[in-house]
Amino acid sequence: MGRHSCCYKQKLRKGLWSPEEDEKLLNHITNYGHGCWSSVPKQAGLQRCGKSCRLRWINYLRPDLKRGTFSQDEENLIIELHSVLGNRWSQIAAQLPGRTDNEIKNLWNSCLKKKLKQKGIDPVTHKPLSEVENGEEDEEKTRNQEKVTEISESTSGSYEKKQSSIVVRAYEPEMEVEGSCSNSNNYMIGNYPIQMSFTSNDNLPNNISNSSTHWFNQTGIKPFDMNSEFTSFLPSSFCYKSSVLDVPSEDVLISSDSFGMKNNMLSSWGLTDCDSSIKENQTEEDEAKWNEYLQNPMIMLQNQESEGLCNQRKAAANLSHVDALETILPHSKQQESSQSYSVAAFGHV
DNA sequence: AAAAGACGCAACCGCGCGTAT
DNA sequence: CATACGCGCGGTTGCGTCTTT
Repeated sequence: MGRHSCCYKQKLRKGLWSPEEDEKLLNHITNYGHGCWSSVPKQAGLQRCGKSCRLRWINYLRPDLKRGTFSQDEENLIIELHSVLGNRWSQIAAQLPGRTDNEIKNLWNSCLKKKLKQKGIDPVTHKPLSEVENGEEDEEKTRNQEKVTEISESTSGSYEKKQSSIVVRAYEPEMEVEGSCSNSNNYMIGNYPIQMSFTSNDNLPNNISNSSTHWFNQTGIKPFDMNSEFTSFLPSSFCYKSSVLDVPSEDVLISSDSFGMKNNMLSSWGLTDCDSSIKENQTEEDEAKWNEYLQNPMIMLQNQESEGLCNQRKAAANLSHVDALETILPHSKQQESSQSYSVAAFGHV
């Protein structure tokens, strides 16, 4: 269509923002809100294009921005989310309150990529570099990237290509669910697949699908210690794909302590048939790490939620897994969106 | 101390999508 | 239905600062 850039329309300032410009923009948005961005510069008395104003506000002037260096927890979360979402910086930023997509993108390109490479992890595939260093490297990266896209956008929890299989058992006070869990792609952290499709052998009640995708990781136990021996991992978090819930992800990322899952089904995914030593080798240190992780403010999104929704969640937290999901589902049904979303829940055995 | 290179960050650019006309 | 426009996103660039030689 050949649309011309807004900056070409007239002679507009470009480059770094002066303190005076910042003040004008801040005052204007504080008093009147931004409304239509294209009209902001005129109303605020700025020789800038609306796009430039928007960017300045989002990345620098917004009052809720967190300043300063990223914490280790934040870096770990970014790596984890990148392994699932790829370069979807805005989606990653949505899980890190006070951080912008630009900031995260810069951190990734300038710092995290290198750190992963130093640990022998390919920053694109999140697999050990040794596995990617062959003639099919590029092809494999493309394949994996496509697969992530497919998984992120799919509305189904089952996938054709299954690499390996283990049995996963979930417990809940009134219910025991057992089924098979298959690695549905090539993504691994350490020696463990982080994305798996789960098929239950049992009939699950109501709206809960027998087949869904769960994204496991080892954050709760070993926060991305790529070089560590794989001895004490338990699947500590997962995402229900849209076959279970259709809710915007930013709405439903719930930490286990706010959701009250410690002793119910969501928190009780355990491995059988995979490596029984995993459970045995879990240490007090792991427990401490887990508790530390629960304190991670990055996943405590309830502070940003509306009071009503927050209370709804808190009410759900007192229910069992199934009841809690049912409590949230009516809310999700209100979201008339064709997109699929995922809900993350963090639990621990 | 000066020059060169590396690094980090802010901002720009182009594109795609959704919506209004 | 086609077109124009605004917005948001991801990739890229440019510049100031820091580190190394």
